Amino acid sequence: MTATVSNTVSTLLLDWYDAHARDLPWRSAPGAAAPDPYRVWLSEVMLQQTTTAAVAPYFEKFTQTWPTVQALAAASEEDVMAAWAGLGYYSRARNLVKCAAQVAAQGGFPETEAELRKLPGLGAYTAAAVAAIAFGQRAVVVDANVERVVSRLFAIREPLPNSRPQIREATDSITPEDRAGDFAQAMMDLGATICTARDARCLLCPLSSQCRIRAEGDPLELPVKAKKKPKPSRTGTAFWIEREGEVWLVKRPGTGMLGGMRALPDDGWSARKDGDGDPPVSGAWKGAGVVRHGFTHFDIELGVAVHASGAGQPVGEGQWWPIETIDDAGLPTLFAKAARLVLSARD
DNA sequence: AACGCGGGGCC
DNA sequence: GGCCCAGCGTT
Repeated sequence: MTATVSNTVSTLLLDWYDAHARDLPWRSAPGAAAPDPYRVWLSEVMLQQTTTAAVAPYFEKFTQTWPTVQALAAASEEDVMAAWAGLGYYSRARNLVKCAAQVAAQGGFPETEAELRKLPGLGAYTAAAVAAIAFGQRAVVVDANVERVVSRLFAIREPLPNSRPQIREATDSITPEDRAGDFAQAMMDLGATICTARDARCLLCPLSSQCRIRAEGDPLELPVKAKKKPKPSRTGTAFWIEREGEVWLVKRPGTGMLGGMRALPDDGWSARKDGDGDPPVSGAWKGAGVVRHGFTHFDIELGVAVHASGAGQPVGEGQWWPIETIDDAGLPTLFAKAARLVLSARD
């Protein structure tokens, strides 16, 4: 693509963005002063593989509770994990705490893409996005929206993920020196509202005159994606052990599935195997029902067993948690569903 | 390079 | 029920 056409693309897109930018909580107006790096970083981490609609209430809660990176750095990891509960991909929350500590110790965020890339939880995408959006640097920002828009704009027919180097090169060729942050956000807005996965509203698209796939064929054919493996289905059991208005909660190991999160004890199910059915304390158990839940790489049908008599002290680490405040325990969604099942049966 | 890792929204 | 989403870290 020639420099003239590249310039045309960025100009068309930025003009469109000035008129049609989405109003999102972590954004400043197009062309306005750069937003607070803390808010940019926090939002970008939350937005990793997560929709804007899901992020918005979490972003509000986090910025109200911890208005600065110093405040977040001073928080306990336990509180941050609980506040993150329900948003998913919990390694992000663990890295968020680590990153906040490093940044606070350094007196602020580094301003270059290369330095940002070294921080925990910042990969190629997030380092580029923060450099461009918060610090006005030219960086090549490629997320799933950009992959789709650029695949169509350049008619890249090679399937993802093999096409990534080509997509990156093409994105580089249209990224402007000035307003790279607005350009990146404009590409994402275009991908979210016009050039979407299920639709290509070309009549509304500012880039339609430059779009190769529109000239050559059907935009919805791109990007081609490699087919994914089938998901296994697992079964397991979670155990509701109650004593004097409190329920026994454990803390899951720091790495792996739902790492570091509070949870109900379970019978050892995982993506690799079903649970063995063995409860953590002896006694009479009564089935409360089943909850179904889909993870990224497997589905689970989780039976919920309730200890039918007054429980003794369960074996292992854990804590008694007041049932009245179970919503504050920070249970990930699977276990929140199990708790709701038990408690709803009492109404 | 491939895999593990959440959850909700949409059709 | 399948696909998708402002990806990263590990192996």
